[in-house]
Amino acid sequence: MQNPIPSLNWLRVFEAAARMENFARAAESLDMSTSAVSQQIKALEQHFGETLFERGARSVELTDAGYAFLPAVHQALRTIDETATSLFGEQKDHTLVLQVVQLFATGWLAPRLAEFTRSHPHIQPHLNLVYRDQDFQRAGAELKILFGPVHRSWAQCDRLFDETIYPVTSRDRASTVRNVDELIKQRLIQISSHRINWNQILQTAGIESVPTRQFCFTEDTTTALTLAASGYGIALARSPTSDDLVKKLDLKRCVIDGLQSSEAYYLVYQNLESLSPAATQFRNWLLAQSP
Amino acid sequence: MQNPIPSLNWLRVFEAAARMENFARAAESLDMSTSAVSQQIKALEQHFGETLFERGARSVELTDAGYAFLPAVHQALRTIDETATSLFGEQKDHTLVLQVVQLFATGWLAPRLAEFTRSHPHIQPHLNLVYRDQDFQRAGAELKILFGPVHRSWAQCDRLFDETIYPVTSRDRASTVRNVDELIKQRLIQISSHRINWNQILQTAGIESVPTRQFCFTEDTTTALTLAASGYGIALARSPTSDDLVKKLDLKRCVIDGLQSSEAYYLVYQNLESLSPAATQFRNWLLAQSP
DNA sequence: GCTATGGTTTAGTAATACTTAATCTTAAAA
DNA sequence: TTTTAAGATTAAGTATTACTAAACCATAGC
Repeated sequence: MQNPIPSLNWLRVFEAAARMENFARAAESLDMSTSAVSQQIKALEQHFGETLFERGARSVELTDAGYAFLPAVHQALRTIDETATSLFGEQKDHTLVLQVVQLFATGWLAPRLAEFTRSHPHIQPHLNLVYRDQDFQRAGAELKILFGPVHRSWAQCDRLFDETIYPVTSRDRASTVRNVDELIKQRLIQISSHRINWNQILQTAGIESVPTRQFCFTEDTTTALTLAASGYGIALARSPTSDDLVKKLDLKRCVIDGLQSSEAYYLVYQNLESLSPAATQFRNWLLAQSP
Repeated sequence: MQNPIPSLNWLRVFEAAARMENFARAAESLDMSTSAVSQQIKALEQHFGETLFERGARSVELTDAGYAFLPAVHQALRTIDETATSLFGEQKDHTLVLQVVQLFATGWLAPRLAEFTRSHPHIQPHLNLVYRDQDFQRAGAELKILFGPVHRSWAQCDRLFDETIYPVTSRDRASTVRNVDELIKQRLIQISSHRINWNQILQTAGIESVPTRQFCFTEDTTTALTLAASGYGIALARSPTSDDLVKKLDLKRCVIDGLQSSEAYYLVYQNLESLSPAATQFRNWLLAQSP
């Protein structure tokens, strides 16, 4: 099935018809004739080679296949409609699009966003997650929360949080790893895309290089910490963004002093004057949160 | 914006064009002309009254609005395509549609489904959640996991788990509630849709009636337990399905003996012989899990 | 046995999507 | 600098698809 569905418009009709289990009412709600609904459903069925409705004399009923298909279609259309409405509809001025690096969004922003929404109920935030810094080169959003150092392409920015990096591992292993010599015998979990990494950490402790086979590479902090929690090795935690995760996974800090990273999270924007009211309110709130 | 998007087919084009930021390549991938892509995008933009692409001489670039819109569209189309493919595509025989009551799905099945998939990697399960028993009247799925007692409309079924119900509350409150007299002074959190409820529980302890104002009504077990955890009152936990939640919320059992509910979870199907291979394998696995 | 309701079919029409060809703009090559 | 090629747009004509109206069919309820 190269292209799973030739015409997405069929789905609008299917969704309404399936939800109501009644072609006539579905037709009415879509402002078209019953006949059209019948034809579109038939087209969909023919394309799938599967009956979606069991036809009675003057009633239709979903088949198992139809019933199984409905939730996904319903959810997808809802997503599209709601996003379109909030981005392009009447209340688009109350929509605030944020582009946020994944760890900051899940580790810091998400738990506090409810608080922001409580005090600004009319602003509807859209969180667009980004997983790698490169994704930020192009267009994006009025406000972005990025991970520093400051880049020349950033027009204006506010420093939000400094980030402290420190090694963590499972509770039992942490008690045995008491100094750097012990540490470098362990498997070190490295995150490929990070600028600050084991090499920098170890340098501050006077270690110049570690054999590559010591390292294990992963893509993101969540995976790295989960690996560490399962006793696989030592990972680097990032405070404050991974604090909750560290606590939840019951990870313990290794004795070696954490290093004050030269990096930080920044709020980046084009220029302060041209920010929308919603964006300004969010910025004020955010700055009030940072220490 | 009554109907947010007149033609969903525009979105196919938008998604490809936005993802590649190149109309020509998008056109190629969709097997149509560049001109068509250009026109469809224009139609979408006109409808929204918003520019989605910034036009260069021989290049296009997403605007902030376009960039904000892309993830939702991308995700929605993915959902639709993947669902359609797995339900109606070549490998539909390896798809297993399950219809499961919400609490069982999240409290018992989800944590164990990985194990099933590990031993049956070719079977792709679809979990359709259901929130109220009434939703089960009609069509649904080859296999359903329902909450008993056995209903006459069930053709065939296997008893999976008995359910034990017992009162729980926050740790500090549990220590003070040591007998039934104390218990009925507390606020009792009731779940509207459940057949087995406080009235039955209290009857076994010899209490005939409790003033209605004692009760607080909610819709589902998760909400009820969360309320209890916050010190709001006493809720009814259901073992084994809410075990994880009880532990996570640090809820404690009240001293009154739990009652062995007359209800249980059942696996329901039309008839054993006509089950698909995937369904049979799932049934075998499931029965092996139940005590 | 009517009657009204709901779905289907068919045929014709309206809407729209798509293609081709001409045009424009500019980055890169000559 | 001119040439070339790539990529986007526009306009006009054509093909496709979607929709409606009207006739038709089956049955639940009176």
